Amino acid sequence: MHRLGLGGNGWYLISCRRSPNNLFFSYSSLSSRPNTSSIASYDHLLHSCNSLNSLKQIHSSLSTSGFIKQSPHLGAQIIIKYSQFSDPLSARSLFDAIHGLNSFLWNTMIRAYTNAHHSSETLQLYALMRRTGVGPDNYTFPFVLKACASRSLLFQGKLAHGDALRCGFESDMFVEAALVDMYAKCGQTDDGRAVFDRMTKRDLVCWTAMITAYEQALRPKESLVLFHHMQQERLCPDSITTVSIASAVAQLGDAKSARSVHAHVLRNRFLEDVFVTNSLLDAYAKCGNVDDARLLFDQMKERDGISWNSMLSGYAQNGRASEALLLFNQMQVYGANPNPVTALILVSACAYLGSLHLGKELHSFIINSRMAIDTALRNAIIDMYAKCGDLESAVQMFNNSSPSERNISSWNVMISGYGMHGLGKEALELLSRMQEEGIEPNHITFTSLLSSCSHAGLVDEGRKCFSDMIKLSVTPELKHYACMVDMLGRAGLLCEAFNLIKEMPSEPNDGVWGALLLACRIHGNTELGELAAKNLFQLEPEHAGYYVLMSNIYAASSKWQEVGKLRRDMKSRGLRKPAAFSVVEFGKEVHGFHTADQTHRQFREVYRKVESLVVEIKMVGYMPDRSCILHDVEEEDKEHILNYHSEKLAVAFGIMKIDPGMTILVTKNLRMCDDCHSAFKFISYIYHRKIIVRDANRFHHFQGGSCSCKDYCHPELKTGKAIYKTSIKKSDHLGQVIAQTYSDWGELDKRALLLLDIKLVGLEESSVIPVKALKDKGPLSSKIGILEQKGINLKIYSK
DNA sequence: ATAGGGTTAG
Repeated sequence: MHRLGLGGNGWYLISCRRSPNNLFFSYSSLSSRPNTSSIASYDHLLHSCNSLNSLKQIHSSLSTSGFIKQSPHLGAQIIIKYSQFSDPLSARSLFDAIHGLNSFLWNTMIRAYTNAHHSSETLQLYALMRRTGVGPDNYTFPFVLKACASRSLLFQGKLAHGDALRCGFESDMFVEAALVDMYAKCGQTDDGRAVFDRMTKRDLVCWTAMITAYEQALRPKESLVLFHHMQQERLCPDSITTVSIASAVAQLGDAKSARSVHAHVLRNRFLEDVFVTNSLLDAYAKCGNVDDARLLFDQMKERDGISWNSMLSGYAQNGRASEALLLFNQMQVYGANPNPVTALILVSACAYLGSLHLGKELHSFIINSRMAIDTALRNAIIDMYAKCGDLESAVQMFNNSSPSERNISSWNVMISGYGMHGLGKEALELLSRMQEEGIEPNHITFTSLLSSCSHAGLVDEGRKCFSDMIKLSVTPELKHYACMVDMLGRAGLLCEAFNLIKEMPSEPNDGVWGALLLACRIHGNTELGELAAKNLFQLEPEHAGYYVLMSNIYAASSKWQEVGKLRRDMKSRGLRKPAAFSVVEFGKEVHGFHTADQTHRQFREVYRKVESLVVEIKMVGYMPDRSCILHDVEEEDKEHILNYHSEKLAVAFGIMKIDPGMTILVTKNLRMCDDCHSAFKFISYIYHRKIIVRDANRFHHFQGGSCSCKDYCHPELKTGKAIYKTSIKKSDHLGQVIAQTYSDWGELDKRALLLLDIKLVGLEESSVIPVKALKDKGPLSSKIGILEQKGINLKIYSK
């Protein structure tokens, strides 16, 4: 019930809390002759006004009645109200109508702009205030400085600093605190510190501003030093200080500090403050202490979207992507709303897991829940598809986005997607396309491009890329050198790779030497390998992988003494080769296998399948490659060990279970071994299956007897020679000639396949004649035509 | 009558 009562020569209001319509009615009946008691009533009215609409009604009623001109006090109240409702425009129209502005009114209007994040208007009004000759006071500067801070307007901030000094506020604590924050937010942490050090009196806010400044400047140690210093001054950190210090601890990654912040939180009963618990949660997760993070998460009285996202990303960042996905299920049960950040975290987790099934499910979830897909999320989805082996979907999604929806990361993600699938040419094409769209490649673009060239064996293109990069004044970093060494090394240009290392402007790191060591392993260069290994053992003495690589090099040339020495070295350091592990997706199930794994439910069947597979592929020329076995054991035992490599078990399981026609997708934690690589080519050929293996380095698409990596990391000639030696009878003269022709043309892949085919088709010398015609240079397609006329099955070449 | 410090995501 709202009533307007009239009493004496003024009026008064009884209850005006709820209905704006009733209020409007009330104002229209106000007397047009203002006096003190009516002003008091307006005051009361304003105080209880709770919507922008009713405020506007009060405003218009006051304007028509001419109150405002006579009472700047009322005007200020309305400006403050507008400021609370984030409507500085209306505030300004009122402000302009007021005569006789005092500094209080100016401050109020400036505050309205600052609170609404209209920083340039704040500054314009401040300039106007100075021109008008009204002196800014100790309240003015904090507002102005805050506006500068929020937009990193250092120049304007410095001007205001000078004004504040001239006006004599050099030791006003509020002004100084605002200055500290302004300098910090403009990236001038040390200037902020200088102001902080000159202060004669500091309260909690000042300390917190400085602590936050260091944290935001990624200088967490200094944050912690100040935090302890502050406590010595007997100031007790409040929840805001605690949030900052927890973030600093998160950056530092020190679990002990995280626990002491936790203790502090418990002592001060901050557990109910969701800001505090969120940042503590994040700190635990960033310290690698996911389980403690989860304990805290479970104890939290209140959880918001950030809590869920922090916990999810905690799992994802600590390599526990599957737990992140589990928690996501719970999140939906709890009825918490996933936002685009949630989706981003989970999509990346799927990419990490390499689970196409889960990735696709998430993608449809995102679409079905009508979540806004911004550029960052779209990039993550593209990346997920590429990393889960579905490059087609990645490309489709990329091409379906408009230029305005793409940023530099979109291009980088797509380039590295092509690269990891061995499509170097396509990656290079994207470079030109992005430049046409006016996006300049950055250091990440070139890392992806160089690694694409490396995977695809595009040495000349890679060299050009490296020099283009310098021309575009992107400075080559260690990672770029590592890519170059990798590329040159894999191509067998070990000298050039080594020379590049010698020419490097800075000291080579483990990435660079590691690339060289790998190249030495591929090309069997013991000497250079030893040099690389020597450096690696110094740089990363605890990294088992380098010892393994070096012993592989020794083993390949039967230097068993050296192998033994390295293995003893590893043992004395307590290093173990990381256990190989491969997973294969079967419908909604994921099946994992270790080397010689006997824990899988159906391991006996899987073993039988592997054994029969090996027999079958041996018939068409597969030769077990024992060189990748470290141990100095009998050759037959080596072959036995080879058969139960984790990836072979996973593929065998896939062949057994997954419908023909479906791709078998295997993910392995380490690089796949040469022997498995060769075996899968044969398996893909005789079973007509597409097998994709994602290893620690890249994707291998096996189809029709060859691999998309073009055997770049697994020298093809080995396999080719093996087939040649074992499978070709003298009568297959034509086949040999064609094979030689392919060799001459540099089509080693096709040569190997042809040799395979000769065996399978049972080709006879008499069936073919135009041998010389074939050897003449000319388009390959016409040669294939000739063979096809002769009824020779060559469909695998004409894809 | 008015003021300064806060968490997640390559």
